[in-house]
Amino acid sequence: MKQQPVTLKDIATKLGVSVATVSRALRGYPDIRPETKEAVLELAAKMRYRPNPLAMNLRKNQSNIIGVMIPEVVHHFFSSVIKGIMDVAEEQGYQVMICQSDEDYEKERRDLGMLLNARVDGLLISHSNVTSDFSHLQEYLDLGIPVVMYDKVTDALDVSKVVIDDYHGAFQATEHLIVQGCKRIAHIRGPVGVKNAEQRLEGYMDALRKHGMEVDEELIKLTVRVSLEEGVQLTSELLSLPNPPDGIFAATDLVALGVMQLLRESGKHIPDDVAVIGFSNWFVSSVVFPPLSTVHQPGTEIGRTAATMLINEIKLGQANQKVAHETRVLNTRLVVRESSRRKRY
Amino acid sequence: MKQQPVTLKDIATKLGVSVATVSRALRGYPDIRPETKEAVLELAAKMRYRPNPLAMNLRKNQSNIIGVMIPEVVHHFFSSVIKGIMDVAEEQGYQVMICQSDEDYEKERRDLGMLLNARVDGLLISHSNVTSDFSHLQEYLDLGIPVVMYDKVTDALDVSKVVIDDYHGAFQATEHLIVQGCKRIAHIRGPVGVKNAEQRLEGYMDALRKHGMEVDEELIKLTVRVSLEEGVQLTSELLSLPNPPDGIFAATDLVALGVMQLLRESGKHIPDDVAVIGFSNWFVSSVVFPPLSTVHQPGTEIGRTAATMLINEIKLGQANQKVAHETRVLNTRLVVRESSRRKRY
DNA sequence: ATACCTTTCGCAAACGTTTCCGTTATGGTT
DNA sequence: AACCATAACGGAAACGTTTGCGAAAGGTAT
Repeated sequence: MKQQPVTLKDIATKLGVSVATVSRALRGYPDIRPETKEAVLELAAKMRYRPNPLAMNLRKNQSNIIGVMIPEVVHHFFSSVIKGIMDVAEEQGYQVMICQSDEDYEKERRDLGMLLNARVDGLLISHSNVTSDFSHLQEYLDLGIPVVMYDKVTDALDVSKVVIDDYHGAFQATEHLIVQGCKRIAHIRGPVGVKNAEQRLEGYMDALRKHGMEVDEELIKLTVRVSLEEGVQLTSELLSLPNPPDGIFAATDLVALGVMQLLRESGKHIPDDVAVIGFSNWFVSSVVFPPLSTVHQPGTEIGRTAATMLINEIKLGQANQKVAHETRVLNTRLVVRESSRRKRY
Repeated sequence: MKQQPVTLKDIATKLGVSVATVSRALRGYPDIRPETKEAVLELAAKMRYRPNPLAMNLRKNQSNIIGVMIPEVVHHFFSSVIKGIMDVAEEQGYQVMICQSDEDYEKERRDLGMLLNARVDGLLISHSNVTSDFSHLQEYLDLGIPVVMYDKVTDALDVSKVVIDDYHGAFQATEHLIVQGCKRIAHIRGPVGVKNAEQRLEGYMDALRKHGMEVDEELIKLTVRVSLEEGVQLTSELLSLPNPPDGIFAATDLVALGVMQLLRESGKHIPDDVAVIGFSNWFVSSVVFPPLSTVHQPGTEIGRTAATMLINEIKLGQANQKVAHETRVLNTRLVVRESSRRKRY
């Protein structure tokens, strides 16, 4: 019943030539008479010949697969990144193999091993929030497999990276709140040690300083799991301060949603009592009420450039050429919506 | 610089045995003296041997890859499905290769060809909203490659399917609105010809009939792209009716968001003036205000069962056993939130 | 002693390609 | 007539595995 896929040999015997000839004809190599080439191409099409990638790749010692390590798949930002990666991978004839760490270091380690087993030609990785040891990545570098880190990156490794300008995005967000007239601006920050979080904190603080406002430690709250619930909890702590804030910059849209939720329950008006701004520009930010101001993080763009850089390094490596690592910083964009718009013109 | 990966031969020569022996030792086959097996395993571990899947699969004539065709990756429901698929694939030692159609028939067709080239062992597909010709799938069946359809399915093909109980979910949603005291319930439906949409319409109508309410064609609005904008537009049409509805059942949460948006702009109170319920239970439904009632669609579960069924069929096929196709229907669950809760107890 | 069995291993083919190298046939040049 | 260049193709090895078959070695029963 199950018909076997047609191979080069099938075509060769049916045409009375050798497999070598068929291969060359199909690949467009010289040393083939135009008529035979014609005949081969025609028969191949008629027989619906599909080259077996397993055999091709085995022969060429490459898999044409790029591995992708991602913290979570069910996440607006990361799924955007995946889309970007998939788009350029398809353009360039690569397949992608995705693994998610679930923010679990051990799983990240295991999956990286799997990808290594699968003989990926290169790796794109955004490490988990709890990753601090990068020896599992060192294995790739030892084997000469190109690695590009995106979004969550580390200084500990000499590889190419693509990140967004967290510092500048946070700076803009904070400055925007200042311009809107906020006098006491709180920041709910991400985990200690995660570079994005540190950068956003820096941007927040520098914006305050630039405008002659002092940094009040009381107004800086720490989140570890970066969850909506923490947003709720920490906002209630902020509100019970003797001198509560009139503006809140949350490390992420999800946290900002928690902030807004508690503000609403507390009867505070957004943005007049407390202005709110998030970070990421998830889809949900645009449909929530009031619409949430945020900093746009170009997910698809990150995926696209990371994949492009990786494939470039792969090809350079295959050509035995020297690769120079670079770090690309993508721009963020301030998205002002109702949650922070106090001044109407 | 770039060290070559270690092969069976490397181990064999270093141990003074043949590759065959090494292979059998590693695979745990009999006919191997315990001591040699020990030695092989030890050396393999020390040399960090990793079997080359390309060679293995070429030999076995299988890829250990399952293809996944999905309309959109950046979509809460579908990314949940992907997560479910990835989980069981990993458990079972399969790799997944994902393609997205972007609701474009030609791209779906092209990508299915790509997956065929990649020699996938099986296919999971949720077809695009515009797919009506299934000849591209027939190719898979002719080659004996198992196919399992999920979510978006067709009666035209004799394959296994896993869907949710759209009819019952819609029935429950509508009945819920009735119980909450709605007298005129509108339905914003999905595209004609898409099975889920038809089923939800059926459930809606049957619920009305069961409670002695007549089906008013004026209250049934058609959406083609199933977008938020259409939700806005169609709701405004509904409100300008001489006898406007006091309850709206939207085909999807996204549409429901549009409904809520226009209701808010029109100064209507939700749920007292108009109760709203959606379908899908996206994350956003829980954080919007008022929280949106909806019908939970178990995305991860769909992915898990679809993948499990597919891998089962793959293994049966490899063992030359007969496979019986089945259609699994997963239960939905009514999620009642503020957008439809009128009666307080 | 022969015959036979069991254990343990090696040989070699096979999976479908690519590619180096060699071979034939043809035509052209001395 | 002898030689050589070229075009067009075939042979065969190689990529790293798996696996059927056979072989050597040792043991046991006759």
